[in-house]
Amino acid sequence: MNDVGRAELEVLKALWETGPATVREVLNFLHQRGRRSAYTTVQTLLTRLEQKRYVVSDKSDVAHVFRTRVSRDRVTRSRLRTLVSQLYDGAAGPLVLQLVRSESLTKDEIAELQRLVEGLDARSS
Amino acid sequence: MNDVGRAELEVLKALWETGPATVREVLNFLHQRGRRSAYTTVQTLLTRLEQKRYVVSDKSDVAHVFRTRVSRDRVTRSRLRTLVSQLYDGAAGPLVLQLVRSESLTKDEIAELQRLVEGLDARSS
DNA sequence: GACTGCCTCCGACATATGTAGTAGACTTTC
DNA sequence: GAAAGTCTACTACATATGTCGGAGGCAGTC
Repeated sequence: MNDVGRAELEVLKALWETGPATVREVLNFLHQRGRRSAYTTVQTLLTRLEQKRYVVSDKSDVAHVFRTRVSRDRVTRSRLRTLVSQLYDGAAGPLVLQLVRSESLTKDEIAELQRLVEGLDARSS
Repeated sequence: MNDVGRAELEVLKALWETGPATVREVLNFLHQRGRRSAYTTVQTLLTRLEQKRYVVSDKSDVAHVFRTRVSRDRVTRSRLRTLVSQLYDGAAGPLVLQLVRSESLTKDEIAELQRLVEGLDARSS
């Protein structure tokens, strides 16, 4: 799915990074990141994410504890796929090439990329 | 900017592929692609894209002719950058790696990628 | 036991986006 | 020259998303 807005994504990221957390904890986390949302805004965002089933909450305590139901990787993959299909009609190749061309990668990433590319070569057809 | 919605992007893509076109022409193009929008919907979309300065129109003829003001590459880059910053806090590396891992590339793309990667290696530091 | 603080639940409102209908002007065609 | 077709302009409306405020409940604190 791709129905996660910018603000919602921020909240999701907070949960990925902090692990299960209450509204207040997410709020504090976001504040540290420079995001000045109101308490109830974060609450709403978490609620909506729960409706969309990206998050579940444990309501046994007074302050509900939220945690993600989807991995960062999964969401990333999904978003990427959307981007790829929107802009390149599903062909990932051009996107990869453009990324490699225009973005600066670290030494390690380049090394990793080379390993991957070699592997690809072997099994390509 | 990233304020181009899905439907708007479709229209923009149509313009990229057909070159300057009227509302009707874009509509026909989209119909061929299987998109069943109404005439006025496409019109609205084009108007909004013009307001957002992604498109300009030549109004000398009765049927205005629209053309893009931004290249596909530029928009792609911008969207990618947004994705990268949203999901990876600006680091493109992980994204590239994930893409290469999870998407299937064609032989040509792999070859191209290898060339690129070798080039990167040379100038990396 | 009234005050304060924290929490959830609801409701609300603005903007963005997708989608389309209607009115009115102009053109082409019998 | 009336009918039919084509265009733009304007308006409208639903849904999604970002952002909050207020009400009401419960728990410490003087």
